[in-house]
Amino acid sequence: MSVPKFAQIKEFILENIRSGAWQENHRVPSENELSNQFKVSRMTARRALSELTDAGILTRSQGLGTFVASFKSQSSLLEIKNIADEVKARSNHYSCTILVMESISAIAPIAIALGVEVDSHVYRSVIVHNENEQPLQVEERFVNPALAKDYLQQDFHSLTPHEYLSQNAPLTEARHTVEAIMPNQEMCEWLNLYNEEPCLQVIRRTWSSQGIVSFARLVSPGSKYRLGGHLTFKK
Amino acid sequence: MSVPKFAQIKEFILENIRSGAWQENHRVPSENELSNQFKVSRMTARRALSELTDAGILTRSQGLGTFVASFKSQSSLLEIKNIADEVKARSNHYSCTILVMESISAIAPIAIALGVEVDSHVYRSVIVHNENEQPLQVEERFVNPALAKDYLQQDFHSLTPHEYLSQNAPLTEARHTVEAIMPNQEMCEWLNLYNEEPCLQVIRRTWSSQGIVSFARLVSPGSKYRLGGHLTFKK
DNA sequence: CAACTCACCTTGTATATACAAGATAATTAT
DNA sequence: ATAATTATCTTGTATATACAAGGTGAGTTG
Repeated sequence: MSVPKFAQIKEFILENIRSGAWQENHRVPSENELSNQFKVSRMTARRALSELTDAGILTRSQGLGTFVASFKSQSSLLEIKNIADEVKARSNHYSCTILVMESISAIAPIAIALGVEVDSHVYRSVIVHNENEQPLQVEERFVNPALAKDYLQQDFHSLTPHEYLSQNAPLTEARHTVEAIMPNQEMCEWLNLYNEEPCLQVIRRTWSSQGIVSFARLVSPGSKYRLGGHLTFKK
Repeated sequence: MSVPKFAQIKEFILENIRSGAWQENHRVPSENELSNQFKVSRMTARRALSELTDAGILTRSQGLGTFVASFKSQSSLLEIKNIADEVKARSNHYSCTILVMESISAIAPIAIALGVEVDSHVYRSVIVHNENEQPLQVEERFVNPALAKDYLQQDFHSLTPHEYLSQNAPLTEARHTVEAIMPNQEMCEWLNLYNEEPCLQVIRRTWSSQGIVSFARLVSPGSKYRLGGHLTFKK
């Protein structure tokens, strides 16, 4: 079978939405109507509707019917990719410089972000990620030592901290915020910025089932780095 | 039935992943094994595996089996929400000031971004979105007149441009980029910035089935606005 | 020994059937 | 006329069954 029946029905529905024939909240044919129309079983028609619902394109409610989802409910998304992969994808040379690997005493804001006691010791690393030997991003990371005992013994030239941590303590959740900031003196030196320029700062906290694993601050010059996103009606 | 069987099986699989018992690329039980283990039909076991696969948590391949997806393939996502909704969600007062509503002749970069001829006329609007009467974001938008003829006649106090456009020309695709920039003189005035400060700039292009609908530039002061994101292993 | 065939596992597609449960409209009883 | 019931539509869950098609390994054949 070249193209499965359930896929044909999905395409039929998507085409009606794309053409504008079925606007937001328009009622789409029921499972029974589709199964008669396309001469398939109800389960096959159901599969088409279910998959489009999972994709956020339709909404269903028991007893009422199936409807075209309102665009508002479709969130516009931005992806945060692994920086090493991103550089390599542009077929440029990736390298990194490890500036700091230490165990420090956690001041209040860091202790709170990591969910540990104030003044308990935590690991801290500062790494500069380079694209063709030019600094692209500074990664300052604080790590909960209870969940990654041998963090300071790692060689992060071969494996990024994020890769190491996600292998060690399976990730269950992550939160991000993105801001525009002005870098301080130290950050300017790390990034080789002679003239002050605005930077994009991503703060990322990651959880595993045992608690907060790490807290990272990723800073990139506004002129060299941007985040990209993409939203589409799935085909 | 309190909790459906397929959901119980999903939870069983997720729990094994969350606990770390099943690492990346670990092989999960086959449909037949699960159906024996849980005393359900193969179709029910299959549903659990299929839904987790659609969610990006598992990967399957015919003839081989089903495996825990590698974490790398799970993208970390940031949401861009409707600014009016966001302000109202903080239970603050939303208002907007319409600065410009005009028809202009498209210079090259704008014409290219909109996919129209250079020097053809396009619509332009500049709107300031306020939170409690303080400027929060400037929205400069260029609109393809072929796809939104009466754009200039709209009253954007009641309906945001984005809402109007997505009702008028059904949206099929959107692309974003996020950058950190330094605002120019004009932008500082619009945002009421006395001291220069870095700003977050989102560029958004939206498509409908008939072509590129609009091209928007959203600028917010770094001190007042940030983007938030959230990633989790779906329950 | 190498190459081929075949059995057996896996996932993928499709159907027919059954009953549960939510929503609505028509009917019936009060 | 209003309230309660019923019929009928919808989606949701679950099973048994059938065949297709991809991948692996064991055994057979040359």
